[in-house]
Amino acid sequence: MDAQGIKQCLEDSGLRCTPQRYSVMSFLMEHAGHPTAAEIFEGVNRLDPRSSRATTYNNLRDLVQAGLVREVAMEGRAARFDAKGAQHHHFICDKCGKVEDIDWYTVPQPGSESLGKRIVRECELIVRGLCTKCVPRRASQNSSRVVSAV
Amino acid sequence: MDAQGIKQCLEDSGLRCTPQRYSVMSFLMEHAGHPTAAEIFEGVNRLDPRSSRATTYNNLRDLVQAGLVREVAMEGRAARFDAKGAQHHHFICDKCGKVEDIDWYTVPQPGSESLGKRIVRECELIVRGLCTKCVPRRASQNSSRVVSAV
DNA sequence: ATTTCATATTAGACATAATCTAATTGCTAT
DNA sequence: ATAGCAATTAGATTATGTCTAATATGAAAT
Repeated sequence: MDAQGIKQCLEDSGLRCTPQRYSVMSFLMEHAGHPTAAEIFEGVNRLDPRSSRATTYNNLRDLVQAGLVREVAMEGRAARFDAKGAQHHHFICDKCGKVEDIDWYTVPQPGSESLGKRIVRECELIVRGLCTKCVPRRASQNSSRVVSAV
Repeated sequence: MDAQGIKQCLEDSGLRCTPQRYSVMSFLMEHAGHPTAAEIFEGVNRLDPRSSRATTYNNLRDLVQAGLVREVAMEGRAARFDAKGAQHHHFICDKCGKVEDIDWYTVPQPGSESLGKRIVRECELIVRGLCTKCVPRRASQNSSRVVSAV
């Protein structure tokens, strides 16, 4: 997406396209590897204008609230962020913490009869296990590849 | 589950049944409301013997590793814990942060052909939105109850 | 019962992640 | 130009979780 497109995108969501906010959004679109807030802060500050840590957090919060960015909370580690493109879920490696997009699986939506009075905004599937790099050589083909989904 | 059952349960997982560890496990089984580590620490210390904060965290980590307890990471808030009973997923309220068990929905497991060399340990569905207490009066019956699952 | 040794516990220091504050700057509309 | 609101900033602060080094405990061997 070009600069104009990002600007449009932000403004359609009611957010001003400030240089710092633009940088965060742009960085997230170019780096699909689910960076942490600290990585984003570092990344955008390699360019001008410099942004503060508070602003990076503020802008991430605004972008998440606007629904343009997804935040993935991690057990014991810093949260990770990604620009919402095509809808997808996440695979999180138990060992190295890497987050991979899952586009090879879809979750059928719960029937509304089971939701009671709740308002559902979003469903996310988190699949946990070992990524291809962390799988021990001989294990990838054996029976431990079991899914314990409900 | 009675005291003997909890002891058995811990030992079957290779964990010694120490008073502090027993307290944590017992507390989690009696309090299904997904307490935070701080709440668990407070809760078990209303009884004897007293446990330290470090021990509470150590024991939670051990119990999670042993697969007896589930940790649910929260965006911007403290992680929450629950004893794994029957398998279930979680509904997290955007507004009040309450975590509710979802037992009214099942996730079909991904076909193994789509997993590549990954080893999948667990699939968890996180449904986000507004819980029944946080739903505005007039909104509960309207069209905003849309599920945006992939 | 005593010794031995790995495991568990403890208090508090430390590390990290994220938020808050108060002052300042920069848009935007008039 | 200027008024008023939104955004930014540096740094302090809070919240959450981890580490360290000393001590205690429990189980097995003797």
